[in-house]
Amino acid sequence: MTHIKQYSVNDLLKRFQLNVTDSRKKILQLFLNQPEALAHADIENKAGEKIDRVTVYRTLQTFVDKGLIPSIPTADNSIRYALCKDDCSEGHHHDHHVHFVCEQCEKTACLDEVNVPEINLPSGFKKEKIEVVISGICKECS
Amino acid sequence: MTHIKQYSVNDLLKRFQLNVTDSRKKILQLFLNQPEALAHADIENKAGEKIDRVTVYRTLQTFVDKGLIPSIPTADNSIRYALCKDDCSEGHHHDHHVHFVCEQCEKTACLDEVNVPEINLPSGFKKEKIEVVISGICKECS
DNA sequence: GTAACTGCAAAATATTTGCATCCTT
DNA sequence: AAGGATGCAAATATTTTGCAGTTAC
Repeated sequence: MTHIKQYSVNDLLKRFQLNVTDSRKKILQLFLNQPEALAHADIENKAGEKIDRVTVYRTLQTFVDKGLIPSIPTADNSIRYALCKDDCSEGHHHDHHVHFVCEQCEKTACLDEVNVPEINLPSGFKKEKIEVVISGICKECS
Repeated sequence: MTHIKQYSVNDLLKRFQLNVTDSRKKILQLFLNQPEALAHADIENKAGEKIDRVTVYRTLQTFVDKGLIPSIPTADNSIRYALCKDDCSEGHHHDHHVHFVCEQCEKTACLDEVNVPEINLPSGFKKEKIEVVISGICKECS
């Protein structure tokens, strides 16, 4: 299993068939630096010099489309994004992810080390992707 | 296990300590009629005579706060709401729900009959609630 | 050089708030 | 009667779109 952080920002972008641009490098770097998931607003602010709001929207959309980062569903409307640690660059993410949302510090983390057990669906349903969102108290807050 | 649909709209509202009002009855009735989850816009339209947008926001918020309906996380920003079939009126929902989003018809259903297997978190994490969202093709579309 | 990406302005949507009025208990 | 709920108007916030200028390959 290859760890995604061993790649440079440039490599990663190329691997995902994206042109290498300043905004993309800055935004991707943010994800590499941060263990927790980022919401749109976080990205706009934290990225050193401010990146245009519209560019952030478009960049995130592109990243998600190309499979570089998954978007994490949350029950409270705020979409978050986070790199998962495993290398999924061959075009296929795992078909499931476990994310943890801390109710105290509000941080979201991708728990790559946790396995999602098999879930049996009623007949007729065909599953493609499983997202698991666990909320509770994280390691730092407990 | 008590099935939620055996209750009348009025009973349900009372059980959840909510005043019985027209808007609430109409909106709750929608959920009782529909197996699939509803997004905000659905509710505004489908409710017979249109309900004021603001009232819909406030009513949904109230329902979620009181535990009458859970909100379903989705990766694509659109929050959805759906009654789950089991009676959770004693103030405690199950700590997990399985929802299924069909990639074809876009409908979301709550799969009460599916069990979420135990998931072991790394030490230090304390779990409160598990949401599982499975996407794929539903029974009707396959 | 060409196609793709950015940034600004503006449009379109979505959500929240204040407040006067009406309804439930 | 009193507190809660509604509906309208308006304030905010969020997301999308168009387009001209710039950049990556």
